[in-house]
Amino acid sequence: MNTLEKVQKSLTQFSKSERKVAEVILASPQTAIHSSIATLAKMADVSEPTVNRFCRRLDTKGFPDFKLHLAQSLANGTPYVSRHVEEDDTPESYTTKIFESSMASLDTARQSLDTSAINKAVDILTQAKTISFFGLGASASVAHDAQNKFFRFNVPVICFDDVLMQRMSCINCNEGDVVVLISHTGRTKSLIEIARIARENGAAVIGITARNSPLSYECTLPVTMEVPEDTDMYLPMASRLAQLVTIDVLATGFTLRRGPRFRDNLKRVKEVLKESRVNKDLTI
Amino acid sequence: MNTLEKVQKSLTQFSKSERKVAEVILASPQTAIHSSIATLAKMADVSEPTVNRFCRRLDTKGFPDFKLHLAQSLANGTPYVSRHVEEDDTPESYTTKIFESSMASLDTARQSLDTSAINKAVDILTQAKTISFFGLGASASVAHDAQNKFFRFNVPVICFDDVLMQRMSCINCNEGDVVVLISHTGRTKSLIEIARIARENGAAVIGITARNSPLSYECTLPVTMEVPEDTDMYLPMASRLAQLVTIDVLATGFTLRRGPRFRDNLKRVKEVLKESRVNKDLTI
DNA sequence: TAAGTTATGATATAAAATTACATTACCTAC
DNA sequence: GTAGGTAATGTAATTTTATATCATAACTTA
Repeated sequence: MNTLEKVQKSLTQFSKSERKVAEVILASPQTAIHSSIATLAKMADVSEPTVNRFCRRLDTKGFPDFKLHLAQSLANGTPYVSRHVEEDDTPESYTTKIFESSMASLDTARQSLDTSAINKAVDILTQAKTISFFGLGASASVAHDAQNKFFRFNVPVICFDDVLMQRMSCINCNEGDVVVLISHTGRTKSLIEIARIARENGAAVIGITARNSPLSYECTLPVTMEVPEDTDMYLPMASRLAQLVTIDVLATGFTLRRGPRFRDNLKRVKEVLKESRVNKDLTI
Repeated sequence: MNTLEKVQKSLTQFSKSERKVAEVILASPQTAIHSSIATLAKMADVSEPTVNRFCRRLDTKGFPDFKLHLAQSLANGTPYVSRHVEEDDTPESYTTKIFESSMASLDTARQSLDTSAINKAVDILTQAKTISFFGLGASASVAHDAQNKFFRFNVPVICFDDVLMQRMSCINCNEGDVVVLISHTGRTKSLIEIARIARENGAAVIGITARNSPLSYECTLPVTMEVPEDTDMYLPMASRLAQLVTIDVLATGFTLRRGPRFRDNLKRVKEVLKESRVNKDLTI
């Protein structure tokens, strides 16, 4: 846990003087990390050893070590003590909280992502005759995004967000086709069925989903990750971000595998898109 | 800039002994932040004042201050010196780089986001008779995602990724309708036109786009942000993440404005979705 | 190679943090 | 209500750490 959150959370467990220290730190953490123990002690109106004891109570080796930990928890901008959106949050605060929790989720996702699976997935994708991206609900947008990316690679790409179209497409799969299934839970019935159908027809099935989920067992290659649940608002938020970045990683792996000449091609695609834009100098 | 990157980048500008210090730090930054100046000097086989001079050369006040900065740059996990994907990156390294640069972009985006615009946008959205989300290319997926979210709010939502359908929809706009246009560059001709059409028909037009872009000038309310260019791979990556999180923020603001009873409703929507899933206990 | 410049290190000093111990405040049992 | 104990806090001494000063060494350039 974030050190600043820890200070906040332990507030009740501190002694009177230690609480004074905690309050001074919470009031202005940025000042705290740039102060000496003497300065901080004076600010909290306690003695220096008290500050030191306070630091040790938070499982640090001493004051300098505590400052280091605190500095790290402040690294990503505003020090919101909690990232959970509350009823009375201001626009300012819920905006920050959502951005911060999104970043934190990406960090968690990355740590749980198995890069050897990524590598294998890139292998499979580079050899694909066609690539299909299927997802439902929030994951449908992710599939849509993947289509947009891989389409630029000049590979035949399929993307449906309709259950029946997905199924029909999988029934017509052949050896050499690759199906990428996207599902946060890995429990969506129709996707699990589709995975089996595609596999039975000789297609390689990559699943961007949860570890040990039913879907992951039905895939040729599960690319699994752990993403904190989106509990706050009952809306899928963090999960699809992690999926999108995973798509980015696969796309990047793909282009790296294809070499530099291939990337010039991508550059050209981007150049062409510019024609649909108004000129930079033109302000309408 | 990240302090560790700075150390790497300044490597050529250091003197011989200072470079020794830099190398020791780059080799194991985690060790560095937990060492005293004496330990580090010994590791680099230089004198203590040299280490101190090294720190000052990097615009810090001294060794402790330098450690603080370094600690912050290590806060988010793996200390990749550069976040730019290179030809010979391993899957491990490009995965980390992409995740890290995604997180960094979100941070930049948040800092440039004007929360008062967010608040006004929420105002407008809560009063909308219908909400339309339009984007093209990569932004189409974002619009798609927004549709998925706002649909759960039981508000009439429209989403098209077809230029003509978008245009027709805007021609039929009325007072009380809200059109949300999503474009990273804010220079996509057809969206700029649509903005004007919708506005002329009395709709409120919210633009999730770049500050001072042609599109931003055509909107009733521009919600602008600054996102680092996606230069590495010629693929849109960071931009759409920032857009998605902005949608999350708007959706959250929306639900907060509607109060707690409304959120119970969202919970019910989520419950119903569970029926399309296989049971948790079932392992297929 | 001599003069000047810059880089580096040894030593001294100052600052900071920690330890050990003393004192105070607080609680409980009688 | 007070004696005895315990936990909290502070004072002062000690140790550790960082910085400033100055001397020396290495390197440049004429």
